[in-house]
Amino acid sequence: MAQFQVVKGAKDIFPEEIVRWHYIEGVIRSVTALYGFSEIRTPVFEYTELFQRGIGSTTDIVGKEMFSFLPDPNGRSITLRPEMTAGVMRAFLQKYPGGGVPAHKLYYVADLFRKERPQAGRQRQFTQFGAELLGVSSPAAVAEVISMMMQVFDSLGLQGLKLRVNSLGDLDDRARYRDMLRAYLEPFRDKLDEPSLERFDKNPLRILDSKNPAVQEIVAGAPKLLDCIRSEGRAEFDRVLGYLADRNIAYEVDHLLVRGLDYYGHTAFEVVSSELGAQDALGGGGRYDALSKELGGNVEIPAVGFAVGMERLIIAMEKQGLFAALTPHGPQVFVVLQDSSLEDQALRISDRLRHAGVSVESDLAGRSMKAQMREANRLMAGFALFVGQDEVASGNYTLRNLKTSEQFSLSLDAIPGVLHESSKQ
RNA sequence: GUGAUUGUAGCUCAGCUGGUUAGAGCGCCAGGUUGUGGCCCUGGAGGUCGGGGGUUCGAGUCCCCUCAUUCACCCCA
Repeated sequence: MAQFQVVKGAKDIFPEEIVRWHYIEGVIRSVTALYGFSEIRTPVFEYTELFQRGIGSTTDIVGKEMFSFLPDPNGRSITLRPEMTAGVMRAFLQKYPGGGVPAHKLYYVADLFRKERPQAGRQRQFTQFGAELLGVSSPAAVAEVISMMMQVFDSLGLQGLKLRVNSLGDLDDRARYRDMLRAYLEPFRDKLDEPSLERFDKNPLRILDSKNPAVQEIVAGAPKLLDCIRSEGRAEFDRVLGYLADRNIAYEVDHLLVRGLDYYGHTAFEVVSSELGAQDALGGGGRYDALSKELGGNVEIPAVGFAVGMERLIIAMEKQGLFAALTPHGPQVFVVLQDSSLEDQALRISDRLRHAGVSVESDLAGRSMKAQMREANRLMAGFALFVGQDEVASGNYTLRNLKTSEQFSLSLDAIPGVLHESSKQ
């Protein structure tokens, strides 16, 4: 047992797995480019107040899940970012105090930190891919953002995802609905569970997405949030749905969908996968027009965005066998030494081949030829190049194709050409 | 924060109601082939049985504590 192990809720990613990340990130880069989104990177920490103001101090994230610390005794508290949206908005407002041009399209792949108990699909350090469209939040903009997210899933080959959408209306709509919901739930008070009762006073909307079957039954008959939304909000939501239908994006309106972060308003959405276990949300997002003012901006910057959990994406893809094609490939050539006295010769040859663009590996542990061949095989090298007394003396080296077991005797200069030919087949 | 679960070799795990030197498969190393891999055969290295305490003539096995893991709740990606 090792003395040290990774910090609880964190994870090491070794080369076998990193190829998956590279693959997914590649798809993300190409799809976001199709929609005109560019990458943004912001610091991993921000002043704590940014999240308190942005996400909302009553949310669980801010209330009990932040990694906060004082960089120096009299300094301001700093927090490892638990989400990206507040930081992106802060960066934007800092660079464009006047709001900039109407549509800024930004995406990110970033590490986030939340002090929760780890479980399947949940870590304390995790990664989200997300996008923020700043300056416009029209129905077309909302549809565009959802569309981009779905295209990423589609390009990765994911099947069976469910897109759920709902409208949270504006602040007035929600206030009116809150009263209605309380009035409806009042008679059921004695049947609600502990957490629901707590939410009854603090944030009754959250009772809607309870996992407790007993609560779900009660909630099923509750008035619908959508019915409380006044005509403009309703029309806007209908236009979003119209755009989605137009683009053949399957969705279902989920009246119980309420997002956990304070800054969301109007359209909110979520994508779930049945491959994920209890934590089944692959991604989610919505409109957050109110955030810019909340953070002290001079002007309101309408905005829409989403975030997708990369680790959850990988779990879902793994379950669907979508990484099968990602076979690692070994070096083109593995240099095999007859004995260690030829080491400097071998190094010279490796160097020459590498400068000719050939990937080369060799045994660095001074082992037997048999062990070297096994190593070449394990690494899945294409060829073995034998370096022995005869080769060094004659200048002609034995090159063995490890797939076909054919061997040739070649001069060093001829080798890159032969490898180039064989890689074309 | 709450509940449950698991913790034996590098990895995956076995170890019956407590009983002598703790096992298997895979992996690793070496040899069979003193210039040649993948298959096969032979041998070898490698374990404070998570840690501490207790019960017992005797504990991997029972009890307590502790640490870690995993899953679920809460909440979220």
